[in-house]
Amino acid sequence: MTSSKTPSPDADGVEIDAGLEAGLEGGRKRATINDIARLAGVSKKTVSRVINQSPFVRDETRERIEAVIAEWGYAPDPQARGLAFRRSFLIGMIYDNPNPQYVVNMQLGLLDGIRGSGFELVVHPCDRASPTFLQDIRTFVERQKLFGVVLPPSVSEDERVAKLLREIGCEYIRIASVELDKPEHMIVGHDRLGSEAMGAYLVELGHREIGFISGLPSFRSSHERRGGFEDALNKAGLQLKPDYVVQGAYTFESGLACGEQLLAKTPRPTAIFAGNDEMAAGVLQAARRAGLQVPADVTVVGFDDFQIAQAVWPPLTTIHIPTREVGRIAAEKLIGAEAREKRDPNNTIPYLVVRESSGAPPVG
Amino acid sequence: MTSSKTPSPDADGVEIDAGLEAGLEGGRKRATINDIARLAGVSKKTVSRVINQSPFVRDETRERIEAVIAEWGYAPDPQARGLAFRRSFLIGMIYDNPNPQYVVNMQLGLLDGIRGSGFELVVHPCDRASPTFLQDIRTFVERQKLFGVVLPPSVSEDERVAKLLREIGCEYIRIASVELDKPEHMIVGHDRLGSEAMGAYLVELGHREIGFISGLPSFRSSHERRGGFEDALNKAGLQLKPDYVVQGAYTFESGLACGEQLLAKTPRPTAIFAGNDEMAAGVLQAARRAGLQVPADVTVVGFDDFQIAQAVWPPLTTIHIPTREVGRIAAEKLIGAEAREKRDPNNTIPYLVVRESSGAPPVG
DNA sequence: CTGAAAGCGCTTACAG
DNA sequence: CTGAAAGCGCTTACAG
Repeated sequence: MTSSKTPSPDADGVEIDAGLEAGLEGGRKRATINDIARLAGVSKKTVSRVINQSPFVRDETRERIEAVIAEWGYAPDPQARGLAFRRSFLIGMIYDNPNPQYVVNMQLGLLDGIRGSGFELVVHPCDRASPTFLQDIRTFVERQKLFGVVLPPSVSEDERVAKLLREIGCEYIRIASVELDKPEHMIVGHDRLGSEAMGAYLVELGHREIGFISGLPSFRSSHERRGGFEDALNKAGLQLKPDYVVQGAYTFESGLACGEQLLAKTPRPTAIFAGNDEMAAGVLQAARRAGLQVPADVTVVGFDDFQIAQAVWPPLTTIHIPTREVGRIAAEKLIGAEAREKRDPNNTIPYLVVRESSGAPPVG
Repeated sequence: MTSSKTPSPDADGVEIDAGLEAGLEGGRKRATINDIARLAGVSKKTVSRVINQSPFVRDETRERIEAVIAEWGYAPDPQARGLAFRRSFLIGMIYDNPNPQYVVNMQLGLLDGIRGSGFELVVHPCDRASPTFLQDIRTFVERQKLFGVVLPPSVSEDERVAKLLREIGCEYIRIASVELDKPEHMIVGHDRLGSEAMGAYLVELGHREIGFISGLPSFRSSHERRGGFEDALNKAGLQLKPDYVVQGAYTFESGLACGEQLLAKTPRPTAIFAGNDEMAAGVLQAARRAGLQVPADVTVVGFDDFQIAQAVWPPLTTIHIPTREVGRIAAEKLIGAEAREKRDPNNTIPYLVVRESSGAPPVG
């Protein structure tokens, strides 16, 4: 079975050089480091130095070699290089985030960050509840000799994973709402600031009785989003009323249930801030079932600014998270390309997007 | 820069064997084919035969080697194997599907299919409109020496890609709604059958004036879904009225616009079949704006059964596509593991899911 | 600043 | 059925 998938043998290696030029013209064979060395009149070690940007090459030699490399469109074989380096040119994305939009955006961002670098992205969903959770990650990383991995939430928040990665000597970047690790291992999302901006916006609109639906407690972002909201209230001289905070699960269904619960309270909140868009969409539904108009009777806002925020009616006022941007920055940091371009350091910070689901509280 | 990422040199290779046992006990070094060969008292070539399931090994020898492999938890280094094979153990997913839910489900399916096989999944989004589209794919496949690639729609429908892959000798599986290629290169989704089931369902409910919103014409599925609907009408002795077919773009916005267009017709359709859930959600919004109740005044149905189908109100009657299952089958076929288990050959066929957005046409 | 030798962990081609 | 030699395309360690 496997042998049927095995490529048939090439021509005898002894004759490879003789056939190279014709072969390349025909688009058949790719040049190797040996070809480049011979063509440039140097040893392969020197070519290797150029590839790896060693400073110990005379400028003139370097230029000559670079010219040959460009002429032949040579690129080193990542497999051979990896074997010699004892480390592959693969970076892993290990994730358990339940939101497809988040996952896809994050992948696009990581790909943005490694574009043109010769690295590739290998995806690895995981399940923290699985009995083989840590062993699976270990096997994945060790077997592929991954260059490094990126961990988005919530697996990024698992200290066991960070510890394992440190033990086996695998580079890693954790993406989380707070600084959980040394700066070189972190990209911080600052969910708290986003949430504070939303709180301030609602207060400014005139809302005082505001319901809050928190996310899954196993996600650090749940606490940060709630904390930021509380910060905003406090800055305005207001208090967060525990009675108006209910526990959701980041799902549409939980938003619906929590929304019904909050809308039944007396006095009824004039605004509901859900910890993500999915739950806010559920609240919209709860409001509709209760015969309430949004935003005339009640303001409903979310967090994330994923596709659903614009698909529901009315479109949701929410906090935009620059997921793709965060991914790009994480990948660049991982492969050490962060200084390739100067970037605005603030571009990982979430910001408010006002749409039609929010307004002033009803009068009287 | 690169050199700072380079692992520091190991101990002298000459002494590797001497330190192996102690090293493994401490969890430091992984066994290599040389270790297994020595431990089993055979040559590494024979170990290689066992790894590659060659029939030319005496049973007793094989068992002895397998025991040593199991004892030491040995797994061949994919990088070294790939270098020798001139082919990696990576499979690529090359995609341009705009739906995150589809992409994630497909990835999960592909991962299901390669689990335990030693293969890994490398993701590669692409843009058919890019001037470097084909060149990018070629570079990706050749540089990584991919074992093979899976192509979901709509890039699966691009003959240039299939041709390129054939030319460079890369295995591929195309996932599409119809048989576009030789059976060994195809997984067929049968969108037409799903659509026909929906058409039959609507007719049975008593609908006669049914509006249809087609998807992007660049997606083959758009035509299949429309064709299946027409098939159903014809089987019931009805005709598809061109006037009731409008062109959408698989997005929420296009569903909203097309929905408004259809609902303004006289007589007003009693049901609207949108080519995907996203557009159906847009139709729901159009109905709301027009002051119509769903399903009392108009039935609205979709296709795909992605998350949004259950997030809107009322939840959508739709056609469920087994995306993950299709992905698993595609991956197994690619790596030649399709016979690992007997599967129901029908499990790639879409089926009807009835929810609250459909009902009989209004009386009178 | 540059190179010849040995090695990374596997497989192919060739013998026996 | 089994093995010794050479090779995949790179890099490291050591000289010079």
